Parts: sequence; C-alpha cells; structure tokens
Amino acid sequence: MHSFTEENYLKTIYYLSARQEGEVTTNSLAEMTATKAASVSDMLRKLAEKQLIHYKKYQGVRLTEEGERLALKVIRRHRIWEVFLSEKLGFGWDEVHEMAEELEHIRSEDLVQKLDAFLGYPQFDPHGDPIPSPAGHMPTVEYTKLSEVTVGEEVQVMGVLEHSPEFLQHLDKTGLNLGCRVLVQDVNAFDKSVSVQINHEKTLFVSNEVARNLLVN
Amino acid sequence: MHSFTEENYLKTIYYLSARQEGEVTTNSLAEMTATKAASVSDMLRKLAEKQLIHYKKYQGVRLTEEGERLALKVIRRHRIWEVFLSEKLGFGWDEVHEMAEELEHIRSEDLVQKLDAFLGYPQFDPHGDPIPSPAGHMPTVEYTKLSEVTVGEEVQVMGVLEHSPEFLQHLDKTGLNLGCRVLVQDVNAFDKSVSVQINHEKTLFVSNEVARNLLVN
DNA sequence: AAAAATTTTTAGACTAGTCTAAATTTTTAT
DNA sequence: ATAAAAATTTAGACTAGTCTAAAAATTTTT
Repeated sequence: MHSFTEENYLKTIYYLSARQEGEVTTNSLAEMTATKAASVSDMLRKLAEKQLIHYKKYQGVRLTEEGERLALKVIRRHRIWEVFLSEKLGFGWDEVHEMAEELEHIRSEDLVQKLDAFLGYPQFDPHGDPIPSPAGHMPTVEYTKLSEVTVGEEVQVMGVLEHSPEFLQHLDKTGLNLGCRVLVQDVNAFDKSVSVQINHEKTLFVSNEVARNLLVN
Repeated sequence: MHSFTEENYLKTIYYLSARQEGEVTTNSLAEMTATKAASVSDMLRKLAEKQLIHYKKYQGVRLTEEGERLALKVIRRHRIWEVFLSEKLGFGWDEVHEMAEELEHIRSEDLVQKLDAFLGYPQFDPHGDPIPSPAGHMPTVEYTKLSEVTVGEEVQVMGVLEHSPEFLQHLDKTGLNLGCRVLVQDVNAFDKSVSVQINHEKTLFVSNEVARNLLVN
C-alpha cells in the first residue's frame, strides 16, 4: 500500500499535469502541497524508485501508467465522498472538499464500491467534476467558460474551475448554482464583465474573473 | 488537535479501564496496540505531559477527565461510522470495525453530528455497544452473559463481548444475530455448554466459550 | 557566450512514532 | 527478607516526512 502522503503527491501531479502541457515542476508541486521544494525533490526520488513517476533530475515529472491509475483512484474516492457529504449529509459544495481530503485516504476497495452503489453511481461531484471510473479512466467533459459564451446564447452552469470556499460561497450568494440556466445578455467591452439572466428571472452582473471560472455548456 | 496515534492510545486506555478495575498497565497497552512496552512508555510520558492521563512511573495509567472526554469522542465517532457502514452500505457486523478504525479519526465535529442525524441518532452500534453522547457520556447498559442465564429463561441477544470477525462470523453461521430470542433449554453440567432454542424455531448447542461472549437481557 | 538569476537537488538536522537492548523498579517466590 | 522473575523505563537507533542552508544545474539576460 501507499502512504497518505504519496497518494497526495500523485493526486497533485495529476492535477498539475491536466492543467498544463508537459512536465510538472518541483516548485509548482511545492506550492500546491504547501511544502518546500527540497521536500518535493526527496519525495520525487522515492516515487520514481517505486515506478510511479517518470523523473529525470531537473527535468520535471510525469506520472507513469501505474501512477496515474493510483492518482485516479484517489480522485475517484475523493469525489464520491464529496457526493455523499453533499447529497446525504447536506453539506454545502464549499464545505465538502476539506473533509473529502481525509476520507479519500481510507483504505478499502469495498468501501468506495459500496458507497458508489449507495449513491446511485453518480457521474459528477458537487462541483460538476467528473468521477473517474473504477477501472481508472477519467471521463472527458467538454465545457466552455462562461466568459467565452456569445451574447444571446443560453447555457447551463455545469461546473467550476476555481474550487475555493470563497468563490463557491460567492456563487451561492448570487444564485449561480450548478444546473442553473444563464442567458448572456451583454458583454462589457471594457472589463469583459457579463450581464446575464438567471433561470429566466433575475438579471445579474458577473465579473470576468467569475465568468472565467464558471463552466457551462 | 491530537494525533491519530494519541487518539488510539486514549481509546485503548479507556477500553482497558472499563474491562478491569484500577490502573491500566504498560504491557496490556502494548499488547492491545500491537506495539512494544518501550513505545508505550514513551507515549505515556507524552500523554501525561498533555494532561490526558494520570501517570506515575511503574504505577500504571488512568485517564484524566479531559482524556476520557477525548476517548469517548473517538469511540462515539467509531460507533456511528459502524452504524453507517452496516445500515446504509450493507456491510456485515464482522467487517465494519476495521474501516471504522480509520474513519474515527476524520477531524470534523460537524461531520459526525450530521452523520448521526442522517442515521436517526442511533443508540447502539452493530455489535450492540452503546454510542456515547455528543457531550461525552457513555450510556450504561445492564446485560447478562448468556452463560449466566438459568434454564427456562427466554432472553434476547443484545450484544457481544468478543468482537473478532471470526466470532461474529460464527454467530452469523449459527443464526445468533443481534435481537434474536434465545430460550435456554439446558445447561450441560460438565462443560457448561448450553442448549438453546432460537426464535422458537431451531434448537442449537452453544459452547460455554460462545455463551460467555454473548450479552443478553 | 558569459554572467546573473532562477530552479532544483543535496546535505544535514528535526519530529513523531517505533524498535532493540540494557538498566531499573516492582512483584513473586522461596 | 532476599533472590529470582516480571514489568517498566531509559538509551540509542531507525523511518517517513519535513525543514534550512548550501551546492549544482538550468534558464534568462545582456
């Protein structure tokens, strides 16, 4: 079995790889895991020894097939627990991440499998992120940022790019929940803020900062 | 906050204290936690420094009020998770303990509180053990061992003293589940084994070893 | 293409929790 | 009441994961 810490590194490498092309850097990992570059270097050596990453000194890092399989397992557990916390226990989408960070490391194949069944095999977590398959495959989703929708189009909120509680709470406050319909009425040429109508009801002004972090289809 | 390991020591001290009068010994703790006496000694020093136990060298150990409060918190979390695993996910009572050993350490007051509500504020875990109150009080239950029931009495299985999967699976196999009615028909004078009728149906022979570990009322 | 800046790695140290072996204290047996 | 046995603690070492400071490699700038 792999340690709590190793699982977190793999997960983080996966996320950073998905975010940009090419190798993941030591520094970006240090930032994401809130440790120092020296600690990351050390851990990379260990993960490379275990064949979980491809690693050449000074050249950045990439998951091996086995490493990606493990990372997706952890992400799958994380997201399934988030669904549980949200759907069954009534936690807000701004609260579930932190608890899932711990729950994702509970070691039992059977547990996540039964939990998945109990939840009715959900496809997405409370933030709209897809749940990897048991076999370790990440579903591809094709969403657009709200900031890129043209005036007159009506779209539906499908996910978020920013997962901080602050951002999610802001969305709650303004009523921009997952699944709500958004009609783009106007785009401000100066600051790229968007004027939208929500669920054919109230009209709202959305900053570009927010619009860039809202995924729609 | 306290570490995973500290929580386990406190929990174990609580269990051993409940099992016998007086101070808990270093050796018994070493056995229970599957470590060595030397490691226990070390940890006891640390727990004493944190005022979680009363500890005089060579004299054994006893929880302080604060230590007991923490121990009961952990036990509460453990048992509530067991109920969840059993009732909602369909795990057997022989399977839940191991997973709960990990789940009990998830740090969130809110989580256990919401889980408790979701489960309808259960009073007992799947083994019949009472669930401590949120305030940290262990309900007292007055059960008798099946081995001490007199011939002719009909009782109900309320709990177990032995929690090993092997024992629990044995009970499953023989149909001695929690809640089932047991009429004591005969006690063998030689080996103290008991002849019982289950739920007014089949008759069963129960060894004294088993009868001593079955709690009834 | 060399110098400067940045990034990454190494070296050495620290903590929590564990271990073995040795020393000490307590208990039991004579 | 002493000797032997058992239990407990201390001493010193190990591992995983972290850190700071220094060294080395890479990238950027001039």
